[in-house]
Amino acid sequence: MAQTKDSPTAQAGTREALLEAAAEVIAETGFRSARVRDICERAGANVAAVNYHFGDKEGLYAALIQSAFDQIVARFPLDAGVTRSSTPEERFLSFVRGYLQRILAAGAECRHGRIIMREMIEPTSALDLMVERVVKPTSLLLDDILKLLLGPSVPETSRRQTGLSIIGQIVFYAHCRPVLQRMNPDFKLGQGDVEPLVAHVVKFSLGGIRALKDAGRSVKRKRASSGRRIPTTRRRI
Amino acid sequence: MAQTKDSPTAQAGTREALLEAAAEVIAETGFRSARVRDICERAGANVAAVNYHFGDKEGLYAALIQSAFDQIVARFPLDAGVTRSSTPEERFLSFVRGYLQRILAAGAECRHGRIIMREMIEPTSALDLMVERVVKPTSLLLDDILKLLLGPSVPETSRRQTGLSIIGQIVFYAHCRPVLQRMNPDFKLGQGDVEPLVAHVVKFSLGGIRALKDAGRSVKRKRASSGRRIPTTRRRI
DNA sequence: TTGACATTCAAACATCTGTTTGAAATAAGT
DNA sequence: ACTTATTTCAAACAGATGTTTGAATGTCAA
Repeated sequence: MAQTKDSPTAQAGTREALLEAAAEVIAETGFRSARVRDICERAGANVAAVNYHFGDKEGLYAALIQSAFDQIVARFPLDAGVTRSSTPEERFLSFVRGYLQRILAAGAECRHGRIIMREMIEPTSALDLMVERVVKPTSLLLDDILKLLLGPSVPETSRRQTGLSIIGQIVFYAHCRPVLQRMNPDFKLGQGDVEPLVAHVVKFSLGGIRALKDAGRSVKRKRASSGRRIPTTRRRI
Repeated sequence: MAQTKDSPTAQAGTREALLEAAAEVIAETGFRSARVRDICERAGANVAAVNYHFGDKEGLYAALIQSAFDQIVARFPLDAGVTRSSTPEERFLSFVRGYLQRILAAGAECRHGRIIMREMIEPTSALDLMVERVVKPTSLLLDDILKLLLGPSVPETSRRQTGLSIIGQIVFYAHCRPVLQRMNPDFKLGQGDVEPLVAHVVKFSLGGIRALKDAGRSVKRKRASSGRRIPTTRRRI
């Protein structure tokens, strides 16, 4: 090991400094657009450092994604405070809060969240790993909660669409942040501003869930209305 | 004018062929990653064609964005079939359908939709134009509809959040298409599969809207609850 | 036809960017 | 202290990519 000087982010070890710098740069501009020179400069390391420590740029990215998964899953659990006796509504609240925090948190975790978002939009080779480690567990957890909230009368197709509606509401704040801020400059999207959003998403979604539940329960005796009305969702996809 | 040969997409004129090819390539990979050589090759034109007709790569992109706005706004209106006597629910249905069609339509319009989505996620210099021409009008139209649906008792903040919840549900299908398809390969996301999604989004959202409306109406006599409870909504529906 | 203009083309150019290299510097083991 | 392995560094390399160039080709009007 070498390390007593203070070039690479004083004391941090250039490998870790590179990971940190890469997180910043890649979160800002995306993997393809990120320049290794920028990363190395921000890490206080030489241009060759990336290739020495990670083989190539992709190796650095893979290590970063790994670390991002671990950190974000540990830092913001989606079932914080949930116990065996928690109600479905409490579980749902915890889920929404955890997810929004993952996306809007400030600092390093925020960067990781943004990187994962970018991966969802513009997939690289790391997408499969991400789907397995993060997306699938999240999706299954939400589906379990929705099973409790919707009850057995709502068909699986509707339940899945409901899951997408909820995830969609949440990730929207991350995906469209640039547009949101341009439309509404005083709209806060920081870590401390999560709770009002949580409250809204939960309230709105529970309303939607109730609508589906009621529709599912009375699905047999429907079919009497006329004219151009809102089409409902029987039918599979 | 020159044009009798059949090199550039037979009969189309290389300028238009370039725009068309650029739409395809940029929709697939994004502006930065798109290669001029690929665009020209697909258009059956020479490498220098882009610089001759549009000055540079950015000029081509600007022209493309312009054309994308015009085409998409004309092709998929957000108030199709809406008349003066339409109910708020009918207006809302038309809005959701139009927006989902914009995003999921096949063919050229789909490409334009994807390009606009990319612009929202990774802004370039064209973002300001886009916000003015597309995002703001869309946002205002939805807000008008929500005013009717929510009524005066719901505060503006909640109404805006509701708008974001609805837009979020819709654009999610475009933003996360790669992940969705990996999670669920038999999940269709083509132009013909819009109607079930429309039905779900409308039903779910109307349920959420009703929850907010009821909560707003009884807001004065609330304030009696205790502890950490779900901000639930005083059901009805 | 002829001349003026517009368009296309192959080739070269300039820059950016990931990567390699070989030497120098630093740490660790004996 | 000597040797060995690890790490850093400046410089160069190699490939990709947007752009330019100057000649060639085509088009249209007089």
